[in-house]
Amino acid sequence: MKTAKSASLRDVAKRSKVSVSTVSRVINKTGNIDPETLRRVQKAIKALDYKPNRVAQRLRLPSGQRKLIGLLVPDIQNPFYVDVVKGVEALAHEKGYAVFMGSFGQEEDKEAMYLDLMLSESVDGLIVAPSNEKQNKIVELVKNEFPLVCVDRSLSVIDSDVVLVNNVQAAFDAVEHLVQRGHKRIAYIGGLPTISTTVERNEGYVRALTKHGIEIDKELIRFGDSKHESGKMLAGELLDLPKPPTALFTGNSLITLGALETIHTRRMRIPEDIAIVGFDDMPWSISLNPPLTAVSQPGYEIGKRATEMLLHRIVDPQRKPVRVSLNAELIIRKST
Amino acid sequence: MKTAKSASLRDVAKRSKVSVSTVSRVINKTGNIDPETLRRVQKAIKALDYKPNRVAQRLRLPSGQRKLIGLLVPDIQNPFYVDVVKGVEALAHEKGYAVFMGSFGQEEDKEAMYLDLMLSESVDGLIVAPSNEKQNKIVELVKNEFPLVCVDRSLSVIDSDVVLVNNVQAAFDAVEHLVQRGHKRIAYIGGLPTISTTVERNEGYVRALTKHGIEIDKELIRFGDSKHESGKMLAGELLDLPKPPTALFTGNSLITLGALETIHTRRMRIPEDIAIVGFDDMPWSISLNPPLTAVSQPGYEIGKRATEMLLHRIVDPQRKPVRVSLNAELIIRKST
DNA sequence: ATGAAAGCGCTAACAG
DNA sequence: CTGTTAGCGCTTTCAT
Repeated sequence: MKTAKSASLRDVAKRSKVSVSTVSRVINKTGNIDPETLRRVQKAIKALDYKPNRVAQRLRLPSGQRKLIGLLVPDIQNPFYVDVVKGVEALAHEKGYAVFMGSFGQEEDKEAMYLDLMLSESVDGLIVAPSNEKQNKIVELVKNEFPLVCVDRSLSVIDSDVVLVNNVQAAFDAVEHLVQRGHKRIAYIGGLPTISTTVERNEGYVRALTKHGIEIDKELIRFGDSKHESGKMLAGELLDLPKPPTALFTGNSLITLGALETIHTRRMRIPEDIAIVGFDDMPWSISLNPPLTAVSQPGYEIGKRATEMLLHRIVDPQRKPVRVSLNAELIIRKST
Repeated sequence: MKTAKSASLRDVAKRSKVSVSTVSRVINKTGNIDPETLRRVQKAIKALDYKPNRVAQRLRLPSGQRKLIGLLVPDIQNPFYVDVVKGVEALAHEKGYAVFMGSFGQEEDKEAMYLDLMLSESVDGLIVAPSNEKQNKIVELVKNEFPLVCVDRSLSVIDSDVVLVNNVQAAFDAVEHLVQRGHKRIAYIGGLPTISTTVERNEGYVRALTKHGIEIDKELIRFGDSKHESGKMLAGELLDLPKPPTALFTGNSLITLGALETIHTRRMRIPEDIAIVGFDDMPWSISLNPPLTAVSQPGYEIGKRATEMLLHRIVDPQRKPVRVSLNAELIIRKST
């Protein structure tokens, strides 16, 4: 049995003795059709198991009606982003959109590559967590009124739709909680310093310390690349300091895990020897040793809201940019 | 500034005063072109920032040359599959293929929906972790010699390319390790009973107990839906038994996490009160309370091999099906 | 209510 | 070495 090509509009038309336009009309429920014709066509569609070819459809349709959106996330390894992805897919599918996803692993060229790929796939719009202000492509797109909404991170050089979390406040809460536990030497392990979230969380960290009259020690602020390895390494550096910190504030869940790994390797006790509060709560936070105090972000909700906004913008590309800020919440467990 | 449509072949042709075919030739490096013409065309391409439209390309090109593959995984929430995804993407991109991914969350209709979507997107081939033998679509595809390789799970009704792990042996090792630690009442919490991995791991469990003369107690074997919630619930049921197990063998990382959650909620000690070994090792296994003994699967490698096989099959759709079995390894830590 | 035909952007004969 | 043209499968005027 050879690979049978799937039926086309023409096949259906032929079989039901009508023109392709008529078949197209019944598929898309556009225009009136004679009940008898309708029946015949539907029968043929069923008989041939006809499915519209989305590639041809997309080539023909104007932008905004192609029912495809692109989703670009920094790292699918990071569970926060998989929550976002799930939120996006949920709403997109509900509205009849397919989602083309790409994960660029914080690499700029891969991000650019995916951007080109999706544009070249004629998506109706894009949801992106931009890695870098230098990523001019994204800025260019929003300048040109291409439907695009940012998630998790915002653009600084231009206004765009964006949905994110109150990072400064959440970081502030986390760090203040640490000082209330009596800590004075608190370290911050951030992700890539070019990313807005890294900066904002740093800001919250600084404000909390400042409010409580604790001097900022630059030694205690470290940036990496938002991944497991860098969390592991940076935690090691910090712990090796002549005057090591007594508490850690980690910038995302991968970093937290890395830090935890070095802490456990050194057989230090949490929170007696070193306390830790992480950004991003995870399904396994509660099963960690000890259960982790963490900032919980509503990833799924973020994905849904972003999709909602994107669909609005696709309909009306000129509307004023909207900024949505959701709340992140500190969940206190046993690691502090 | 209005959304400028991106340049087409014709635009480039016009600007460089040649025909579209010539431009196409320089893009695809097919056929000879005069050096002078070449220069002009390349200049125009750069000037217009021309990027081929993949949609049009795909519509035109025959199957097997469209440089797009589909990837269908059960649950992107499960880190094992994100490793697989990364493996697939790595090799695919290296070979110039784009990947269209879908996660169907173990729901059959969503799986079918994605399958249709990808076919309708004219992919050159498919990598799938089939959820269900009843999923006739997949069987039909391989019957029709559509390039398709299974990962993680295999089809029983028909031979196909597949790359998976020696589940029976790995489960056997895990359970035998438990009996060597002195356990007699060992429970197995599996995922969806329709999935081949669930069955095979069950098989390994039974063999290990049998070898050591331990009677199989049906009470101690439970199936769920492969997700966090069901692991949590099933562990609870098991622990509520009049004669509860002293050790748990959990079928995937989500189930493990769920089980861990109920164990911790009940303030039981691991491994004193209850031992646990999980299928799938995770980045955070080492940071759990206590560090988890687990079976480690080479997800990334699985993804790479699957892609490799798919590309072969795309070239030669009739070649004999290949079955690759990789090794999973038991990593002994402190939870047993 | 239906059909004929143009065209989305591209590739590959075919002809020169 | 280069141009002309057909056609991938579909939607949408424009006729009728």
